[in-house]
Amino acid sequence: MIIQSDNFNLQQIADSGQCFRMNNIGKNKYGLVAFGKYLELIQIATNTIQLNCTEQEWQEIWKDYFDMGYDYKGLVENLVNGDDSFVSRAATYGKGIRILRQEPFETLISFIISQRKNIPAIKSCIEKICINYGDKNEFEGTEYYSFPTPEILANADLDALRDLGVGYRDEYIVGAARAVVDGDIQLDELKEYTNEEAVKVLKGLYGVGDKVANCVSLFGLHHIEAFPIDVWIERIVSEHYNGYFNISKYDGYAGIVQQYMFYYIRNYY
DNA sequence: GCCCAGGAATGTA
DNA sequence: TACATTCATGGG
Repeated sequence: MIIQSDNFNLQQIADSGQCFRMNNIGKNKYGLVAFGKYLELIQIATNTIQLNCTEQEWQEIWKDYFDMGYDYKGLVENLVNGDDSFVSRAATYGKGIRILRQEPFETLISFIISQRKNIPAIKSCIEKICINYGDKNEFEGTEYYSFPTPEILANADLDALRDLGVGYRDEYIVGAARAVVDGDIQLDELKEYTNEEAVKVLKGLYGVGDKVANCVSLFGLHHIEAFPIDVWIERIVSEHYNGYFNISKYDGYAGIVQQYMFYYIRNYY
């Protein structure tokens, strides 16, 4: 399966901090687990991706996962030619980033874990959780583990979770999983909410604050207007925008702009 | 061994 | 509302 796109860079997506289970497994080669499936991708040219899936799997699963319906090319052109020089440089630098449509529950638990951890630590912690609580599968000789269901994590032992490195977030994880199992929060329905409403509901979970809620809304519910503010974005705002960044300038898609900025400040500066 | 990480809850004024 | 403190853990 071959895909052509001017805005599809595996390394940039894998290193953009939005996902934690997409790994470099060789030269220009990446592997990821989502929806209980394993996918390998190769960047065979700047605008060409090779995937080891069928046309049918691409149409039914991965095309949507990689948000192929959105015009990233047009957006990047507008940002690059816009009057904000920092955003222009950031969009030029990270033009291969796409906002993945990740599974809401995995995204919620992943970003709960992310607080006060660096990205390598987040990834290793999530992988341990998948190995311990997920289903073991195999694809063409490669073993992989799915992300556990809400039911499994809702019944997980707190001390056992701690042994996997989640630290004080153990109760946050089990509590969020239980809220999903009990129907106190319906993640798929939040996709139909506005971003503002979805963030408000997510923040009702113990251990979910403004930043994590916005990440879940952006990366798990695909509310691309969500704008997570972490230490890196704060740094950008204070050092390049005199302490105030006007999100309304990018009304409706500020989250994508945020990803270009985040990737740029962490990898170029 | 040290520093700090894609924060959030809690307490204080 | 605005800060200050505390919270486990591991990667670099």
